[in-house]
Amino acid sequence: MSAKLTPMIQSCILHFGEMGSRWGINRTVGQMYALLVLSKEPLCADDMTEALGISRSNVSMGLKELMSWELVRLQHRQGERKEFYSAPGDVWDIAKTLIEQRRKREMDPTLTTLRNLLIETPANADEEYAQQRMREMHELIEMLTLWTQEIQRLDSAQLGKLLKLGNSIGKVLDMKDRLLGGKKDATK
Amino acid sequence: MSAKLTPMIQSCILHFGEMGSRWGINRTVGQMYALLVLSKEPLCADDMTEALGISRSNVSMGLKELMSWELVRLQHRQGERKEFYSAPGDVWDIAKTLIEQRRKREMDPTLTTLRNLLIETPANADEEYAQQRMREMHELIEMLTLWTQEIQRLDSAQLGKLLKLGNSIGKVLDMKDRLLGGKKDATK
DNA sequence: CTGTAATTTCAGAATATACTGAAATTACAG
DNA sequence: CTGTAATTTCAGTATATTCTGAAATTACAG
Repeated sequence: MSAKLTPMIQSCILHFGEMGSRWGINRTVGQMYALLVLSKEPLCADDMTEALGISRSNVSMGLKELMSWELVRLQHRQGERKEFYSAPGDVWDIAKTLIEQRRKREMDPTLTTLRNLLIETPANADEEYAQQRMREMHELIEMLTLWTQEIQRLDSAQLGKLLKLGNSIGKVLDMKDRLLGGKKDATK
Repeated sequence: MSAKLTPMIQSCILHFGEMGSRWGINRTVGQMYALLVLSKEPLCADDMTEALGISRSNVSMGLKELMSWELVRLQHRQGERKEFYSAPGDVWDIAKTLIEQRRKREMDPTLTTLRNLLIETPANADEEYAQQRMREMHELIEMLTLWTQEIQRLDSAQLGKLLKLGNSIGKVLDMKDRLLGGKKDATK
């Protein structure tokens, strides 16, 4: 990593590089994204090459990756071929995109796999037990999927509200019981 | 992968192996965990060696990893040195553990890093802007942290209820506004 | 204690992933 | 169109991760 970046910004970029590599995303791509998020102005590939001290072709591949995650926006300037990239201005939007993409890449395929295995007839007691566990996993993942889809519908103000509600989940459940309970839950 | 496993169970194990490798966890460890979850009876290391067709030492390292995630329970049998491992019987417990561990490994260090960078005095306009983005990230991650901590307090029945609430987040927010709103939100 | 059946460790090999420079391709200003 | 400034691709290399077998260690039944 060379040029221009101040120690503060460097530290942040390095940290997100490390974190990135704990997700599917690799270190360099993590760094690239941190760089974009922290930059007020859109950057071109050469800017990133210089700031991170990596090869131009590596930047190109990284950008491709980020584009496939829909995490960056591509911009052009009047009368220039060069492409400039930027991250969404709102961190909530970024979070929403991450949630959505991870759902697509991790949950959807898993749901499909589980569903396919669950329609088979168990051949023995082991398979019967295994299917039971798979059913539970399927149920759980399906509910998480539902949540993530609902979240996509919220704008960042609402998302903020929802998250702030977090420190009182108990209260939310109480509310639900008071308001909606006694209808479907009358069974219990 | 050799012996005993039926095609159905194998498929599931292979799938979670692939998924595992998209998380921090590697393919083999993912397979090991799927195997444990799908097995009614606790398994010993040799069972896993045979079922997955990997070396004994690899199993040993994988188990160490799973132990560090607190995802497996260790059991002994009367008068036997051999150790047997099993996964929690409730998928919600597994999910809770995963959430908790990922918080510790990803969110906590990030919060620390961000906090340290935020107490510095910005040296120029770029740093000022960067700090603003860091502040937003910090706020978001802190709220997520709060949620994950609340979730730890719920038992699986409550967790199920909460998740089922997911398909009506809008309603939850409305409720909140009706019941609690007008106090702090009177500002708006 | 002792012997042994188990687990763990670890150096080196195998594999997978990430990175580079050079060549190919593309986009567009003129 | 054409020339060129840009991006992309890709084969080869570098790096990092995972896996193995052999040796060291550990736990405990007897």
